[in-house]
Amino acid sequence: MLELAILGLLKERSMHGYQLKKRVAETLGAFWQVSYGSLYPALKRLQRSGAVEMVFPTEDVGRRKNVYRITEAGEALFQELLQETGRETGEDGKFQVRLAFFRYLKPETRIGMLERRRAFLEGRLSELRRGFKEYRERIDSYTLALMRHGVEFTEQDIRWLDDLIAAERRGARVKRSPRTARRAAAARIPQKERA
Amino acid sequence: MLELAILGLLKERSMHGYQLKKRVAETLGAFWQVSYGSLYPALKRLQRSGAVEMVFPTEDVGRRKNVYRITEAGEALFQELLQETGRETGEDGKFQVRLAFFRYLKPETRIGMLERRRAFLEGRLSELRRGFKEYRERIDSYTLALMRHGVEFTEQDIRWLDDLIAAERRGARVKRSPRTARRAAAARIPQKERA
DNA sequence: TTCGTCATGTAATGGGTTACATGATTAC
DNA sequence: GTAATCATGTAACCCATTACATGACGAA
Repeated sequence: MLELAILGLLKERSMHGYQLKKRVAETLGAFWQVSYGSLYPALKRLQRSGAVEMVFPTEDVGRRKNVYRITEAGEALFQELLQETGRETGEDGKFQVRLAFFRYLKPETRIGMLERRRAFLEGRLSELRRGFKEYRERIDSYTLALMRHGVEFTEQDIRWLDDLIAAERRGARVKRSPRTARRAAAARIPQKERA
Repeated sequence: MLELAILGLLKERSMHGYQLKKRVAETLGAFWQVSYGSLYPALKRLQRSGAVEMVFPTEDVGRRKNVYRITEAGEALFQELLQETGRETGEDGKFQVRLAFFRYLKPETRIGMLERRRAFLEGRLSELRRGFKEYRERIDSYTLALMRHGVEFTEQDIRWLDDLIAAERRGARVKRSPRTARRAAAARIPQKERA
């Protein structure tokens, strides 16, 4: 996961560890975080295995910055990791990291992953709704608020996936404003089927 | 975390491992999951340390079910764990688990935790927004969709917290329908301050 | 000069997950 | 009788986090 993310980001442009962490926080931050304690060792590991290499600081002397660049071996490893772990539909965070590299996958693979994720969330949602019905009367207000929040979160997540799936089928890219997308999704899904 | 959750749930009523996992999935499922591989060992650990004890199956013979009950020592441990880890405002999942046991905390502690969580999310949000501005033009549509989703998720989370905080201040409990609450929150918060 | 951020790193520590294995019970 | 769900457990494995330590640079 970590290695996949590192390679994917370095594919975009060469960076040093600190920048990688920042980049992750600013884009994936809501779903996934890296700590230096795992980032730097991972970078060294990848370097030893030849997947990345250091760019020697020609300019920018004085300040010690280890800029890494992905190698050809790294590109290969990236593709491998991206494919291999493709069944991780559950586990929030992992899915989203993978999604950040969707453009490197074939359209069919993309749709498949999106749909498996959707099915997973749908399953979770019905579980949560079942729980809601079952405990509604018996449970304290905090847990109740939590359950409600969980249901809404999951619903939002599913709507978002629906948009991505729709865009993918159209062959287009998601360009609409979030507000429009929300309305479209609300109109589209029947919601409330399955027990 | 795991032990806190186990003790808190057993405080409510005695259960066996399987039921505990189910209960977690049906209430906290959107934020946290337990696996048997950690649950059962934890249960044994707690039993050995005297925090829980087995209720011998008087009825229900034949089928092997290990029903656990919290002990007095367990109650003490629960309180300790609940207090101790109170600074975990970040780390999604942990906060929500803790929230499920809010009724066992003093109102001031509750508000404090809610507000620290809010501040944390606000920080994350501004980081995400900064990222959005910075990468908007340069980044692929999937990552962009992800970033947008992350922002919306976080905003929703903050609105939810605002409701909880408001209810807490009122001394009342959150009883409104989610839809009403959403409207109320939207009207209340200025949103969009801080860079 | 001092504070905040940039920047790297390590060691101890502490979880957790996956896969496997087993068997009873219930519903069809 | 057979498939699904209930129910418990272990071992191997694979991560990650926290805390600590260091130091340069830029702005006030």
